[in-house]
Amino acid sequence: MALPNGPVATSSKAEAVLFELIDVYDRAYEAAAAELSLSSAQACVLGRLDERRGMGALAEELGCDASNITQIVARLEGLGLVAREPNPRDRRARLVARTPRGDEVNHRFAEAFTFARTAIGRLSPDEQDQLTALLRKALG
Amino acid sequence: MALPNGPVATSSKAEAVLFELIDVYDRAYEAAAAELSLSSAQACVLGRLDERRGMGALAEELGCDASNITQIVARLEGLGLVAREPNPRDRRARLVARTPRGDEVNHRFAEAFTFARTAIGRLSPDEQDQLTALLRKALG
DNA sequence: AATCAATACTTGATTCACTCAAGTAATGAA
DNA sequence: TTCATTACTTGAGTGAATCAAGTATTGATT
Repeated sequence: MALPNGPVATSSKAEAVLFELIDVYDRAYEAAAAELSLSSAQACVLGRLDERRGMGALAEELGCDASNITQIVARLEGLGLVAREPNPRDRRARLVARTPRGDEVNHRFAEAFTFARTAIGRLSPDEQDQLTALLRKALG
Repeated sequence: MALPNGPVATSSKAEAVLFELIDVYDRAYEAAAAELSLSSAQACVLGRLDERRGMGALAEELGCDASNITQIVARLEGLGLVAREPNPRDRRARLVARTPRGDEVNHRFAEAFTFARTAIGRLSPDEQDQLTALLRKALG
């Protein structure tokens, strides 16, 4: 489990609750991944392959070095969850796609990671809209 | 930068905004730590030493193995930010405390990590209360 | 057509976080 | 006095992440 990101001195109740939410969310994500013997990073990459795409696109979206993606994808490939195919349009590039097993594992991960769904589900539709509006405003 | 924890398929707007918030929060935390040449884990441990305490207490609070804390504290000690003192009441145990430099770095970290403060600050006091109530309800 | 910088990705080296198993030393209860 | 427990450290191993350097291909320029 990664250590929580915070709290520094929380200066308001809202900040403290926000931190708690994030901590619980992050831990739930990691735990769901661990149920499937995946790391958070692996679950993250697997979840972004609904469509086949290049390594570079993944690195850019995830804001990390390309070599990091190379590594993570290599492990997922070793697990039989993704496949790297040559890109017919550009022989430098490779397209990554989930295998059928990868689809299944990804699906099971989505089922195992219930936290966000459950948390949101505790709110009425009206409350969900309020929360969405507040968070959007907070995000600026 | 750690890869983001999500989104799987986001099944509602609220879930998507929540994920975005968490992603931005986590990245801001890591970036603030990086400004001070700290890792997230180091900033986290440093931030939990407002009072001197034992290694075991830290490990329990942070939900990780004691040996993980040993390592992180050793690095912080190497940086001169914390000190390990013998516990006069129990010679097996050691008490960890921030040094004056550690206090200063921790203070600067709290200043550098503006995200949560800023985000909450975009809301009126009433809205902050609403958000707190909604998040508490969502947390169950 | 030939050249060459830019692009897409990989490889290798290094650091750190994290976990588990095993070890040491001190404590406290029988 | 014995011995399990506690508190922490050490060592080994994995994975994430970054950086620097390398390869192959592409595409623009001459």
